[in-house]
Amino acid sequence: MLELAVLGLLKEKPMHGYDLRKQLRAHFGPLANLSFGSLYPALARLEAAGDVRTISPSSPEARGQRLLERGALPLTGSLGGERASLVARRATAKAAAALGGRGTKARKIYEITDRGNELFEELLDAPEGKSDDAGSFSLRLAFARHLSPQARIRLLERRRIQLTDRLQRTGLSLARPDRALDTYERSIAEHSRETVASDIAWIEGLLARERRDLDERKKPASQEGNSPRTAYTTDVDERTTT
Amino acid sequence: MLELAVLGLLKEKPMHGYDLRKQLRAHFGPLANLSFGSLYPALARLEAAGDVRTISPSSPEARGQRLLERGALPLTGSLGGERASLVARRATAKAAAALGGRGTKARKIYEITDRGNELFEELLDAPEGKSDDAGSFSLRLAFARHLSPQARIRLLERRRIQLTDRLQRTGLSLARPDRALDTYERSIAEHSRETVASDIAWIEGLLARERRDLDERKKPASQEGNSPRTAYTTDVDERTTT
DNA sequence: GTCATCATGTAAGCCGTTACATGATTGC
DNA sequence: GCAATCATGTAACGGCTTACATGATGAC
Repeated sequence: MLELAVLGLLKEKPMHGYDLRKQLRAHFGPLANLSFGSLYPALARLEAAGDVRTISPSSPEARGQRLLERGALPLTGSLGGERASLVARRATAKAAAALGGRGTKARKIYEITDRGNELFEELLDAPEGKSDDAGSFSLRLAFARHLSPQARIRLLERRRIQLTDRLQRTGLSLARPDRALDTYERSIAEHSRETVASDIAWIEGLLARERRDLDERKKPASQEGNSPRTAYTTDVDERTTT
Repeated sequence: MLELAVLGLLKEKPMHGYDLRKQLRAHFGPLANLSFGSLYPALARLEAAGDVRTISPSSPEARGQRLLERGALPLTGSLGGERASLVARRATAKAAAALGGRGTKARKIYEITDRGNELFEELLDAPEGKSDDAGSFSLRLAFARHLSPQARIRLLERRRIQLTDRLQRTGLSLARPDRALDTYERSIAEHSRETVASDIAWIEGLLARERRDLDERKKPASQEGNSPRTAYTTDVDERTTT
């Protein structure tokens, strides 16, 4: 789940750990309290696995600039990329601070690799794995634009079923409880039922919209055949900023 | 948190582990998926600490009956309670099944001790400890009848503050997001805001009722002075089964 | 006879937190 | 000069899950 979030954020733009965490706090409820002791090792793991790579600290625009390294120290020129960036990082702490931004201790900026992109899609579309987990769902939904319309519908449907089940169970324990509920327990059960009901309505709204969109896209441009094989890789471009 | 739930359930009536878990599944959302690998060690810990004790398998009514043991094997009579019950358990598997109930493998029925009751109240009234944790709150609220009215209000107030904070943060990230939200992210944020708002309304309703109750109890019978010292131990008897 | 359910436990491992260690930069 | 913030990491520990081991009982 952590890896999914990290990859998803790095997909948008390269970042360093500290920054990554701020984004996490801001947007992803479940991972809002994630600690560095968790994040940094995760980044290290992902890097070791080749899903992300560090890039030399440079201003976001001039990505390919080697000015820094060349100005700071004489490069042998034939160093492997990894070694070069390592050396560069050590040598560039101050330069980076002056150039890039705020106070820093040789910050490492991570970038997602092709391999990482594959892993991301794999993780994103994989079923949640039993536990009801609201966090895992809302994380996936937050990245839903990277899923094919079909996969999005699957995700929402799975969630709808989970919630429907829960609603039923909650209803049962309110209707004929195996032991009497006191005021507080009853209040919790009732409020929980309402919340779940509201969640279901929300999901159903999203589902309805997905299905409508799917229909609309079929009708106007039914050209180029219906190639259902490419489902996962579709670069969905509908950032419907309504 | 687990210990709190276990003690709270055992406060109502003695139970064995398997049963305990069923109750947990039925009533306590957060602990609904608790596994035995977690529950049994917890029971063992609580027993070792003297917060619960096992009682010999007997029908709920005849608590003190020693008939079983005496009939099954010749007791030395001077065995320590622990040893005796251990031996008894081993020897009584079948008898217990016949007597007590359903199929069983020497089940151990746990009972809360005085020490356990103290621990329970301590745990119940202790502040949640930073993390927003909805589970911890609703667990406490489920046992709210064991708290003094004042402690209940404190619990609800703490929660209200947490939620108000969260509502504000959610509102901010919707109003001026540090990066544009897509349809899905926005939908999540909006739904989350609504849910939190509804939670706050719920809590405020509960708070209002608590304060009304407190007032009403002051007026009619303002006798026996206002002894605020005994707050925690008050045996609240208002199982308002409205 | 074998499957589901009841019942208790242990061991390995995952995933995360807290606490600690380090160090640069900015602002007071 | 000192605190706050930025920035990265390690080590120890905690709690819970999974998987495994064991065994009785009732139903089909």
